This record gives sequence, structure tokens and C-alpha cells, in this order.
Amino acid sequence: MKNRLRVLRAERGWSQADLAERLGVARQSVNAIETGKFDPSLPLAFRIGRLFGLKVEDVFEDEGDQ
Amino acid sequence: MKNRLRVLRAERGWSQADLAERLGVARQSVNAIETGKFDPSLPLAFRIGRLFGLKVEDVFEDEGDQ
DNA sequence: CACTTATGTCATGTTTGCTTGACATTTGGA
DNA sequence: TCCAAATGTCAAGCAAACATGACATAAGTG
Repeated sequence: MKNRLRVLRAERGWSQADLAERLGVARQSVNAIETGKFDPSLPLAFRIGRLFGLKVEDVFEDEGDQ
Repeated sequence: MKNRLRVLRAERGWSQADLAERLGVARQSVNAIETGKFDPSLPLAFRIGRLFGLKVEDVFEDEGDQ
């Protein structure tokens, strides 16, 4: 499950802490998602999509495997 | 987080066990998602969308609250 | 140089997603 | 009516998604 979070965030000039605050999660959670340590929950994925004005599919790319 | 899983499944004449097998999860997990006990993980939400040929947003409806 | 900001990471703990196994209830068909 | 399939639910356990706090490092800026 790859994602474009780092690019989208950088485009807006936000730090990981900025994004975390807007999403209502910890900074470490944003970092972990960006660095691929784990995938967000579905509710969080929806909040991310809503924040960037994108569909979930346009932020996260399913790799089919598993 | 509401979802149309029960309707989509019924349209295809599948039991919860049928759907669970196609998704690679336990029957109880399908039941728990349909009855709103918890939301699926993001990877599982993608598998569900792919199985029904729909976008995640067309299966799950974010209620904004949390 | 000293200081701040951003990022990465580790450790520990709680909550949630999901499992297996079991059992009760409902529903449909023979 | 009897039986089987479908559904709902509970309990116990594991793994993943969070949280908090701490620390290291790199890069910029005064």
C-alpha cells in the first residue's frame, strides 16, 4: 500500500507535525504512514482524502498483494 | 462509517461466508463490518472495492464525525 | 557557534481489527 | 414438521494502528 502523502504535504509546505494536527493524530503516526511502517485505518484514510480534496484511491495505491 | 456491504452482497446472492471466503477473512469479520461493530482495515477496504468493482467511497460512507 | 525546526526512530502501552471455536436463533425448503 | 443454512453473538487471543515521551541527527539561521 503505497501513498502520496509526503508529496501532497510538501506541496502545501506543511511539516509532519502540521499535518498530524490537521488530521488529529500524533506526529509519529504521520511519519510511520509516510515511511511505510503501517497503513492508516479506514477512517483516517477518509480524513486524509477529505483534507487534500482527493479520493482515497488518489492518495493510496493498492498493490494487490495481500 | 456506514457501508453498503449487505446490499452489494445480497445483490449477488452471496452469504456472509461466501463473501468472507472471497475476501480472505473470517465470516465473523464480514458480519462485524456489516453490523457496524468495526470498520475494515484500509487494505481490506480496497479488496472489497475491487471485488465489487467500486471505489472505496462508493462502498463506505464517511460520516465526518471522528 | 548556539539555537531552533524538521525528521527519524525506539520503547512502552492502549485500542481496534481480525482470528478460531462455540453456541443460539432465525429462516427456508423438503 | 424437521432439518440445514444463514445469521448473530460471545470469549479468548494475536497483530496492527494508534498514543506519549524521549532521544539523535541534519539543516538552516541568528
